[in-house]
Amino acid sequence: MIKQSKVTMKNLADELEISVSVVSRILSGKGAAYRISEETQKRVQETAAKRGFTVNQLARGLRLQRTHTIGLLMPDISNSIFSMIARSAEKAFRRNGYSTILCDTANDGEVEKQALGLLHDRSVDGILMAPVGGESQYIKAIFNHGFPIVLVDRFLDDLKIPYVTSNNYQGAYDGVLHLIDHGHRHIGFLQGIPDSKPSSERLRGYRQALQDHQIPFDARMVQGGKFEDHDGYISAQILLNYAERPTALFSCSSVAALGAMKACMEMNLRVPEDVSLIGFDEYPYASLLATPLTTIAQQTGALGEGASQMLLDWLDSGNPPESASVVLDTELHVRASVARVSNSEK
Amino acid sequence: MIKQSKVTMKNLADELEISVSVVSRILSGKGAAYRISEETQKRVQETAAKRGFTVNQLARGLRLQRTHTIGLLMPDISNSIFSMIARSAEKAFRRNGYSTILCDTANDGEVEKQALGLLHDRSVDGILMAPVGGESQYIKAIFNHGFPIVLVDRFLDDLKIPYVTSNNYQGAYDGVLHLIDHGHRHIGFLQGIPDSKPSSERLRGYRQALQDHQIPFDARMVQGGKFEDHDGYISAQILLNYAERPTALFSCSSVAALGAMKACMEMNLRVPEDVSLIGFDEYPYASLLATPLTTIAQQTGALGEGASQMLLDWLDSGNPPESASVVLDTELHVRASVARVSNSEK
DNA sequence: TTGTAGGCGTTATCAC
DNA sequence: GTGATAACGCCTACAA
Repeated sequence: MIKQSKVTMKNLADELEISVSVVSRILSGKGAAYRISEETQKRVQETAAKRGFTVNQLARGLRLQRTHTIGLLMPDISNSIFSMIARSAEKAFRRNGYSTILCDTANDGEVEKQALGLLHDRSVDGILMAPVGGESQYIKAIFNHGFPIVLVDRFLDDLKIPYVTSNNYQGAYDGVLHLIDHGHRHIGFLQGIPDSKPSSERLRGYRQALQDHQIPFDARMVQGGKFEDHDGYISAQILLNYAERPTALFSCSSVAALGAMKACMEMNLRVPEDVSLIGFDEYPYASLLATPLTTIAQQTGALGEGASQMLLDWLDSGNPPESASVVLDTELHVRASVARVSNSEK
Repeated sequence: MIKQSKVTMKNLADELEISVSVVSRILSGKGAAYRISEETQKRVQETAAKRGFTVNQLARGLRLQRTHTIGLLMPDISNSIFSMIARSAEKAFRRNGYSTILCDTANDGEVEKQALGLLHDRSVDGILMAPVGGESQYIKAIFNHGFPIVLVDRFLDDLKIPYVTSNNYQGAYDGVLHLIDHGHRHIGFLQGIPDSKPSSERLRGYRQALQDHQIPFDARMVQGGKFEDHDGYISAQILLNYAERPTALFSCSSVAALGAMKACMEMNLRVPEDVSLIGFDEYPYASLLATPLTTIAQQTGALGEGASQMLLDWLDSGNPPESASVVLDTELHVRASVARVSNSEK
């Protein structure tokens, strides 16, 4: 068999001795609309199939100014919460005919900025992202241009950019309350990226819970700055070396809580007898740990699905979502890492 | 400021009253080669910057027949081994000017097939993938067309498709040997997807280790069929309910091992006193488990980096890699989930 | 040193 | 019912 040249519409048209327009119309499902004869339709479809024709999405995108491509920006896809989000988003996109361009920003604002530019150059139709943190002029500019963008997990303050996230404030409040109910008054706080909403909102919940129980806030009790296990490990060491050692640690991520657990182990502190521990994010194997970890579970699946659906609706309808935000409840999963504070401690 | 129309090369050319070709040449760094006057170069670059021009990669790709896009197919990105691979591959690609189109095939051959077609339609320059399993005519066809494709973790038998993987046979052999050395002779095997190389090679290592120690192979001892935790959970229940209960379980993935651990817990079997357990893949928090899990660690980072580099080299040079395969060593991490078999058991 | 024109593969518009 | 033709934005042989 002779090596076929690439099969294009022009190609098929020549072979069938008809014009490209007809081929295009038939192959993009508009045969009926143009009342093209049954016969030609059949002929075209058959040879297209035989030759293994598929449309060139590049050319199509260029012509239509619509690529059916979505940019997905995640701060760290090795973190299970983001890999879950990525998984469900990519699936939803694909099912709706969109391809996903992935960028892992590694929690780096500079990378995020570049990635945003890159996605623009590739003419994506929309963007789903968990921003690195704080303020981003770029993101706002994109949104202000009317470009479809929705945020997931993390979001930004002052604009109406649609987002789906968890009720971080309430979740943290509940968790800290759980600790307070167990008699803890010295509670360390392992924060995530400080100017990210999840971290700042959780801190707000922490402070409110303290205040509601007449426990003074001590800035020294707030440590760390990433949602990573090693960060939790280091921060826990700092906190647990204080002369007045905290009796409990509240962590903004489950992986940081695991890091803290490791620190405790190395410092010969028992969890929960010596230190109680609680972590945001569910952790699938929490119950298999030496001390099963009490967690504040997010609805991970709903985060990814909700956000991607919001974006798809936007792309579909051409209009941004009515209600710009969805906030999902969290759930406290009580396991064994929180104990009543012993009497020997104040 | 008046709303600008989209800024294109033509656009800039009109504004500067020069031709598009000059603009194109300058903006694609060929100013010097064409000996374009310093002045025009400067003028063009400045207004391009001022207007925020960036090239339309769609048009560029269409013209150049090269998109600087790579397809990344992963069977399950929520599995940490694949999210690690995805992370390092995406990073390597981006650093080299390539964007990554992600497809999570969910271990489904049908999805894989569709995804492959989709990537073709999008004119990706190359593909990095961990195939779902067994035989795939599509993958072979792609490779036989000379299209740049490299496999990672999982690979295929009979063709010279380049791949990077771990020494699954040796790793499994080492692990089973470790069990045998501790007196185990009834060893259950929790397999992954049976016709995937990692699973079949690990099974081969298991069988060889048994044979080398005069332990008869019993097909009933092989259970399961996915690399997932629930699959390990179910399979462990089956194995541990045998009249002649295995004294040890070898799992083809660490998550399946965790599932098995959960099954043990629910059946009131202690690990390792009643059942020894070993899992392929490192698990970052293995040491924090109630019973720290003994594992066979893969060089996860090297897998992703090696494979993506191999593909990048191919794209760069235009030629497939000299040596079609890289096989990385594994390492046995002895923790506490394997015990000497007690005398009461045969 | 700069400009012109054709084409990458598709689709929409208008004409027949 | 079908066919030319232009255009999407870019690059490059060929001309000047």
